[in-house]
Amino acid sequence: MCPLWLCMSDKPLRRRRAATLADVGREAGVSAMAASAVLNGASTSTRISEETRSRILVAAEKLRYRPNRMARALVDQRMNTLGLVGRLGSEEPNLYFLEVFNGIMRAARARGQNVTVFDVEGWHDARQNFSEFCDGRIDGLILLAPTMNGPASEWLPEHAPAVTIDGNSPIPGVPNLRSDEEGGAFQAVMRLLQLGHRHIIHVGGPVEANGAGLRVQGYERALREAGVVPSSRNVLRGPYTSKGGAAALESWLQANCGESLPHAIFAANDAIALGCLECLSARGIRVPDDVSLIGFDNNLFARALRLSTIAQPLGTLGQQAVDGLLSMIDARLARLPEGQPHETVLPTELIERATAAVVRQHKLTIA
Amino acid sequence: MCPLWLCMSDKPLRRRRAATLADVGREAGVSAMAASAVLNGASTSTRISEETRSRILVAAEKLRYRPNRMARALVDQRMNTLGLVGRLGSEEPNLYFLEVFNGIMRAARARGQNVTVFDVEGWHDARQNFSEFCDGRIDGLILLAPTMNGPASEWLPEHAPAVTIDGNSPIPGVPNLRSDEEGGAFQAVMRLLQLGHRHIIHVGGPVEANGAGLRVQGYERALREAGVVPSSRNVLRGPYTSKGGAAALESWLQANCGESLPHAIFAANDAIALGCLECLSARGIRVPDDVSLIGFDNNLFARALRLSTIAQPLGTLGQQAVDGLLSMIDARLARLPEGQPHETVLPTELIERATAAVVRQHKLTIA
DNA sequence: CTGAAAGCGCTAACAT
DNA sequence: ATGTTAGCGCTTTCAG
Repeated sequence: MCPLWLCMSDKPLRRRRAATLADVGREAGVSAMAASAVLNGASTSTRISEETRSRILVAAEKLRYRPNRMARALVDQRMNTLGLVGRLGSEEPNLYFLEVFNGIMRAARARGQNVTVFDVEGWHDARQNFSEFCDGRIDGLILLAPTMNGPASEWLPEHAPAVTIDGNSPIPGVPNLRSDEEGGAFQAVMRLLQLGHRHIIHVGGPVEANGAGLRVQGYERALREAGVVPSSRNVLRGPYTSKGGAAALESWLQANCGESLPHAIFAANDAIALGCLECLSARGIRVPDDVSLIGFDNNLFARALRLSTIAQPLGTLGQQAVDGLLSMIDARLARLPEGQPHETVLPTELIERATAAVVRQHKLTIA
Repeated sequence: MCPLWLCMSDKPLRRRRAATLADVGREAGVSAMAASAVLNGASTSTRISEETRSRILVAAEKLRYRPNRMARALVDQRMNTLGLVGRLGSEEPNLYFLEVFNGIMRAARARGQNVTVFDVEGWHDARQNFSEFCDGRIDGLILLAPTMNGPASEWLPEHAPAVTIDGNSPIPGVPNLRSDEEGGAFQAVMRLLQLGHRHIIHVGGPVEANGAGLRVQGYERALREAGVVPSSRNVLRGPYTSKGGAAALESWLQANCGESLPHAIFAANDAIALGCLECLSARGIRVPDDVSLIGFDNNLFARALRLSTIAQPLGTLGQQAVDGLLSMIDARLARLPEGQPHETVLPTELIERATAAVVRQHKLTIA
């Protein structure tokens, strides 16, 4: 019986260094450059004779040679790795992250890139981390739903190309990708209006969130186009969570006790919609028989609960971010011209499921 | 109006190379080593005078010097980056991945490590990718729910430390972390038995999945301990998805039409449980009034739908994987001794919510 | 066709 | 207290 540390020092347990080009060259009786030319297709015009080539191949196989990417990166200043910065941890698991991430991974793999993830606690504190992120290990950065302000030059290293997805406020020179939130909200409310609803309230997202503001605007535009005057009393704002949605709706209902129940609710995202669903069902109000409900995001819940909602092309957002970032990197471009805010807006889609129906005919007041 | 490519070649748009130690040294009028000693705390015993030190600091600030991690990694053979290999994309968004990932990211950040994610299509095809993953860019690998067979030496580079989470079959020398699936299943079924249920069916996972087999075993052990003889006719196996669960249950119900409805269902995971829920509600069978249901995983859905379930400590699994892997890396250890399968089993927890209740008193047959 | 030399940015050891 | 030299593993000139 040997103590653990002794076992650990046994031969097969210790880490052996990986074979290098020099090792392969030595084994094959040629120089390291010849091996490099054969094994890593170095752009040397020099051709290697068939005979040496196969000797090198055999030696490499025998030594299980694998190129060292670090060394190569040092030479050609390219890691073929993209950095993704986002807030992973939150109260509720971040489904939004998961879907965008999926699109990013798919596109990255298709283009031979790896992705390393930087999880930040909060965006403001993250400012000082950026130069650390851009220390050569990645070729460019995708910022996922950042809420940074101030010019990029203050916190983004000058040599680091970057794109944002759902950036909260425009960052000069950094292209942004987002979906058409105003248009999506418009679609949703338009549909409710078509179904005969007039008294539509909006359980919105946080006031700090730019996108939440756009959804409010879309809501109001649809109302106005249908000849309904929007009232700020019908717009509630709160966090993008189910708890937040439930709380916001509940306190609004309490404040408006005795008045007539709204015909429909447009929720700023699916989490909020879920909260509304819980709040309503706790009060015995049926969806969509008594009130209709449309959410935003088309996340996992929306699909499972058959929630009518607006789909954002989250995967596509991620994929286009990768493509855009790579074209900047390939053009060795750290910033886009600052002329106009360079923004790409992707269309949303109305997904009709089971929570939006024709307006109720019966009278209902808030209990 | 200049064409785009011309704009692109403008001064502020081109990527400037980041300043190096040599640049800083030149600016400060000292050697690069002095700069290294001051800025990156190189372990040189040499002390720098206060005066040069501040000159260097000033120069670094002016040039916005940032150490290049690639170069340093080349020297000390350490990237401080962990690789995570898993199947991200599947039919349904991978909540399991998300939670483990969260634990991994948290632990990694606490220990100053980065994480790069390698998304594989399928584990079998991934075999040839491993040597590419271990090309120096990461110090060790976490394999998430791999279904590899054969000794690690065949596909894992000899110098690469690795751990698995929920490995399907033991890999000699590679430590595995998992939760107590047999015990969790036992807990769930035991609770159903305590509630008076006798006729309990199990909608299980795929036969290829080792963990699904363990859940069946726990189910059967609980039954036997309560004096109920398990019948293979009460165990259905299918994919770990809601569709799969719904389909499996539905066809079982059709096959057993006219017989008495089971008292309770133990589902092998929450997705399956969700499928069961859908199947039952489509048939007008109420949960838990008519049949009780317990799932497994405690995922987002379970929490939202108030599903009684078994919680796996997914975040902890990820965190412990990071810790274990780092201790192997720090010990410069690529494999653990092959004596006994090195496995860490974490306890599960029964989460009681709204889908498991006392057994029904009324008679019910399958329609 | 192949080898030698230089250098990517950094650090360790050894000079001054 | 500071500079010099060498080398991590690889690639690209440039000579043979």
